[in-house]
Amino acid sequence: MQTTYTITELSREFDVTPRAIRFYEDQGLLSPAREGRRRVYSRRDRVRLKLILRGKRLGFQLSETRALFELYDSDHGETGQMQYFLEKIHERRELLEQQRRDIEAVLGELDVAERSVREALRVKGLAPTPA
Amino acid sequence: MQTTYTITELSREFDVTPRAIRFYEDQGLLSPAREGRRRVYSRRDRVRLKLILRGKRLGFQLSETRALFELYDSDHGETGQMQYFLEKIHERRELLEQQRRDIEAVLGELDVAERSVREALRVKGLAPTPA
DNA sequence: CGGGTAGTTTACGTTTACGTAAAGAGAAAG
DNA sequence: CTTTCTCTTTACGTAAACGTAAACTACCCG
Repeated sequence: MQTTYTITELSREFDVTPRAIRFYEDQGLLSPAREGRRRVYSRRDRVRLKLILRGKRLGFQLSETRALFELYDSDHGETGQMQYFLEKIHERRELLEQQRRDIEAVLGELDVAERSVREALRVKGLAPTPA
Repeated sequence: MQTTYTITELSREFDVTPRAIRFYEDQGLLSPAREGRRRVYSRRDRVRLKLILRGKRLGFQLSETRALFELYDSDHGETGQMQYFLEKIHERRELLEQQRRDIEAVLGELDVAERSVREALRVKGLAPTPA
């Protein structure tokens, strides 16, 4: 199992530019080791990159993702920190559930639209219905 | 049932600034009627605004939402148009389903994180577990 | 008639998330 | 040694989605 990665390996695997990856580092989301000047990414870095990209797909700003990372890394012994973390989790959960409802709604509408278009095509006698 | 709306009514109902609503018009997403210089929004405009905002929550760019509107409005008799529409629907569906998977994953992780934090708090004897 | 309250246009400013170009370092290949 | 990659830093540029300020209009209130 591979244990370190170069920037181009990661950029190819996740289909992002090296520029983007360096930018995430600039913003404090990644902190790869160095071999001389070259960046060397660990498996932890790779996981983080995956999380960053998933966050992006869900509309998280980089600063939000960074904040979540910091919470994860922060002192888990501090009761105050944990309460704060629970609040953040709660907020995120509500946003995501709203988003899920939005998705269900749009998928439903796409169904309706698709059916109506297919019906229209069928009526035209072109009948490519089972596609 | 109300049949027309002012810009401030809509901005309050959907919690967006009038500036944003005018911007959507600039970008060709809304085309309210006018009474003199004043904008008068119909129920159709209101529905569109709702769709715009839902699109935003899902990470659609305004230009993408506009493109979908144009498809909806376009000549439904044109077979080519309909095929194109079906393709767009398919693309959108795949993106949305990816997004749904992302959401499920994050919600699952939030569950794990929340449980572990609650457990940590319980162990500390502070036991606010049933919150 | 002097204010408020909404609304309008015009235009420049701002943030986020990179793109892109320039210039150089280091290692391998011919 | 020169070429060729890959990677690096530095820095300016850019698109999207508004924010914000200025200056104006129109109407209602007392």
